[in-house]
Amino acid sequence: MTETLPALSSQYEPSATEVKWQALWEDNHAFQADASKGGEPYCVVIPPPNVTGSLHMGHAFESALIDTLVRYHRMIGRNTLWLPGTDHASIAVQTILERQLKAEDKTRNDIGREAFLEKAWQWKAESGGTIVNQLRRLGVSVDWSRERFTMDEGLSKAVLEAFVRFYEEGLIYRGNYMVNWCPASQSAVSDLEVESKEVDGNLWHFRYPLTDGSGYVEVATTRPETMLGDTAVAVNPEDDRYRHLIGKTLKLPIMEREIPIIGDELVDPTFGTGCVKVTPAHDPNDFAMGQRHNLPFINILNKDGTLNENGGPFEGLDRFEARKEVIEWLQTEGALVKIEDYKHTVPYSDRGKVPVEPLISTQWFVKIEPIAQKTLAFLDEEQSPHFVPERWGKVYRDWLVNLKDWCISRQLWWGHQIPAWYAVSETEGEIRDNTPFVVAKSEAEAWEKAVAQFGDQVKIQQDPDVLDTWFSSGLWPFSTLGWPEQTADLNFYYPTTTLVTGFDIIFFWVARMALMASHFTGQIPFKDVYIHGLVRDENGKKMSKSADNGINPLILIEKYGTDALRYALIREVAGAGQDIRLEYNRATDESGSVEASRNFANKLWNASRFVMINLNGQTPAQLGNPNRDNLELADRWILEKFERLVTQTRTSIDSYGLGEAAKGLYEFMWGDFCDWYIELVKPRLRQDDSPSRLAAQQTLAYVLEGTLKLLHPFMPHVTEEIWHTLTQASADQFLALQPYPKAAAPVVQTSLDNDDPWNPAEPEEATATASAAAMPKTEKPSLNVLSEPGQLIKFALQYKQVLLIGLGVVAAIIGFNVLDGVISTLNAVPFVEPTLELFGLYYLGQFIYKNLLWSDRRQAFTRSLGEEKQKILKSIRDGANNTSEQTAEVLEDNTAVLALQRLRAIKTSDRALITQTASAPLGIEAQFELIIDTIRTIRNLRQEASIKPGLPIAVTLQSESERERLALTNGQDYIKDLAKVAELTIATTVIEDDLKQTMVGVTGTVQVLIPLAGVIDIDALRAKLEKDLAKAEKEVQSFQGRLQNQKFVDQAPPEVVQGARDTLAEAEKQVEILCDRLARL
RNA sequence: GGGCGGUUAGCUCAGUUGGUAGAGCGUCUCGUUUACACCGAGAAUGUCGGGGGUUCGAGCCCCUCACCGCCCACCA
Repeated sequence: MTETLPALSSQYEPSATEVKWQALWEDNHAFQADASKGGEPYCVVIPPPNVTGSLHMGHAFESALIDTLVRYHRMIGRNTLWLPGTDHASIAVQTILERQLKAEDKTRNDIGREAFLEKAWQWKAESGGTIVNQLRRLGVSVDWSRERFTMDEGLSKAVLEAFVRFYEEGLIYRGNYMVNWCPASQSAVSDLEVESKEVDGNLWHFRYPLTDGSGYVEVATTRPETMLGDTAVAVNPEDDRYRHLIGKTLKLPIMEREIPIIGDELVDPTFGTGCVKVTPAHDPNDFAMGQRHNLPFINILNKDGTLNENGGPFEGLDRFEARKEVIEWLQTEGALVKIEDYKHTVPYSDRGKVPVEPLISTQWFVKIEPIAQKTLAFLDEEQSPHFVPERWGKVYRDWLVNLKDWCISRQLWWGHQIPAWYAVSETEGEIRDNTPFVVAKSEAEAWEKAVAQFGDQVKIQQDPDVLDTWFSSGLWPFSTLGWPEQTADLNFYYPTTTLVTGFDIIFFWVARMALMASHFTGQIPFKDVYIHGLVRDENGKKMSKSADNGINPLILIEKYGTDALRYALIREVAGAGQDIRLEYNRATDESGSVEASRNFANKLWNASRFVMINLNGQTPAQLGNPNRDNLELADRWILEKFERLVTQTRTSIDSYGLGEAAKGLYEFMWGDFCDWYIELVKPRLRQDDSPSRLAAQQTLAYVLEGTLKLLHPFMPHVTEEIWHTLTQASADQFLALQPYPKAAAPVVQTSLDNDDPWNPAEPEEATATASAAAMPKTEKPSLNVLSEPGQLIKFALQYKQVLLIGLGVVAAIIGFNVLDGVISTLNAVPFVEPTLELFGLYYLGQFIYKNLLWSDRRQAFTRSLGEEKQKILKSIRDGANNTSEQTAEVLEDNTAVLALQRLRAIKTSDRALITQTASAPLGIEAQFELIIDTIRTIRNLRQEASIKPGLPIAVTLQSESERERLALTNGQDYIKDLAKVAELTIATTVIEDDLKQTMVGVTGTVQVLIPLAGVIDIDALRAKLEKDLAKAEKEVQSFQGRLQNQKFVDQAPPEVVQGARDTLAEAEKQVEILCDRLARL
């Protein structure tokens, strides 16, 4: 190992490293899934990007989220498949190709369908790889062997199957209805592909004369040109102003057509004039009215948005030109009454970016209602799918409830051609609205069907239209796995586990997949749907092509590395579903947040270099797990922290808290591991071979490797690179395939297998009889405590308390004949919580809480317990020195007594009881916190006093609390090392000759004193002390106020009250110290 | 017109079942200690959008108002 180190530069260079691992993963088929291996499946299908697309920040964000989830689940042992692919994006591709043709002054009709499609496929072959290769650059752990395209053979087969089955079940029909017509792409579009935009328009008021010459009716419209197609005027039948006119007729200006006045509820008498012109062929409302009243439907538009022969004098004009002309005409005729400014919404085509025209045409539709019923049933009865965040479930539901039939035909060529063949020979060789047709999976099959119906002279022609792209996308989760065949993949990986996507396509895609799948597979195709937010630009704006405010992920990848970009994006995610904002400077292409993540990757890199330099060329495996016997306080601390980190990380990811998990890892790596542990361990690493050095090496190696694993799903490349160097793994082994750390795993190599006192993650089981026998175990974590004789005595006392209490328990138990319940109960009780010294009482509380709280034995038991308590307290007092007297007082005083008197409170009070018991040593983390705070206080004081950072000084730490002194003693080497202290004194009280020559600070109830050689700045010191004092006093005030409130003491949970007491005591102590100091200045 | 999200330190945002307000970036002061200057040490910074209410206690729960943003909707 050492020999490989010179190769490790002091700065991590992402570009080469990332590409290297991407290639190695792919070449070694590291992410190839295999259904036959069994296990618990974890499957995600990629939301297929458009083949036309190129990578944008949304892809980067989404892929980062998915890849993190996927890598995590792979590492925790699930049989994982992430299936990649692309979508044929019918309109987008068609638009691109038609633009190309236009450049050559051609239309698609000029070259014909076949040539057009040939061009399309060629284009796909040339450009379709762009997005896919850019996804590779993100390091996505997809199974490339299963890559799919919505128009490839298998998926096209699925589309045929789905269409034919729908049709045969009566769920697809062809009909003449009003659809949204996009004049730009000259195709129908679905409701979803229409977005309404608010525009400043006008409301034109016209007068239509009554045929009988008795007057006029005034109507208002935002679209004057449609009047050419008017076939009625409607009024509300309840409207007294116009009721009498119903049944009369009007003469439509320009067209000179006679049209009726009808009565319809839909008309709002309060709006406009209360009279509505009705254009059944060009407005959805009017369409409905037209049907209700049997009005003629006059279509005035051609497919390109110009007026047809029904436009009278305006035939051939564009719809907007015609509008002007109509207005002018009416004005000249005197029919125009007024023009109002009017803000209203206009439907725009999503793709074509032009206003859509409601138009009647013959299209294919999916009958949604019966399918939606099934999908809704899954949601309502099985809560499937489960949305994260849950609020999207409601959005999804509302949409399903209000669905209208889905227009699936598009007048385009690129896509799945509709598998319907018309018997054109029946209608003079043309496809007309009434031409009979057959639906089949192939032309041959269609031919057979047609012949059966129309004889062998029949001529058939396939419907020229293609299907909405979302029809095939809707089949994606199962068509990609082999459906309609019952393949091994489909059987094993379906339904998929999680779908990760943006809220903007819940309707387009998520809901349609759910509809299709509930119909065809009888299941919802994914268990969870994780809806992420948008990546917004540096100003919080939505990134869009039109605003040209996109941030190119590839630029940031180039600059900072993929891992950095991914980490930056994920770290920003709070909870789930919230939009994130990406810092970005367009002038320099720099991003603060990505830079911060790059720095983190570099920090990880350098920490790893440091560790590797100090391992004597050994791998973690060669060093072995940390040997508990030789662990020092710092080792135990970092191992304890690491264990907690493992649990935290797993818990967070399991609940989709990726941002939280990423932040936790960042804090641990940078804060705990680098800033503290590595610094603390440096002196030990400089020693010659020693158990202490080995323990440090083992701990470093163990924690580093573990952290690399934890981080891998978030930063796959840099962790893979470091891991290989660290473990000397061969090139065909991957961190990506290593097991994820588990909190419960025995991490320490030890001769005493059963007790890892510093490992809090594993509660041990014990029997009733073991309860007393377990006692000596608690000595383990306290061994260092026992090094002082005074401590030994205290320990013996504690032992006595525990024993007595334990006996009390047993007596009570036997006395009340509940022994039968005991053994099983105690089995479930964790026995080795290392910080528990008074665990006799603790388990008594637990026992009562768990078993007697609701039973009728309780009252009698309580009574007896009260007696026992008195005995115990007495015996403690009898055998006590000062300290345990204090203990007894404390017990008597509040919590313990409360606990015993009020059964309900017992469980929550036990922690308070423990903190209150001054003789109990602090747990490892508490000790460490005190040490860290003390170091910080010394550093602060040094800076305040302008002591040169490198200058060794003398420091006295004073505390009246024995356990604090103990912790400080345990950490004295650390304090000396990290605060540059040459002489450290830990004392109960201080005698000072010259107090004016001393810098003073307080942390907890520890007083930190630095005697100075020269004269110190009294004013500066006074200012500092006063500031500290003010803070402490404010705290005292706040907590005193709280504790004086009887209701707080009575009603707040005991642990909260106790916490307040502890804080108050500490703050009071601080005030005392600080006042004393100030008085002496 | 319905529905949803947001409003916390100069900026970007956390804040777990109500229990003494946090992080990163930026700012200021120190620092070439042999992993890292893409670094280390220290410091400063908040009427938690306004107003009510519930509670011993509210950034968190309820009501209300304001502003920002999104989604849905057939008022011509």
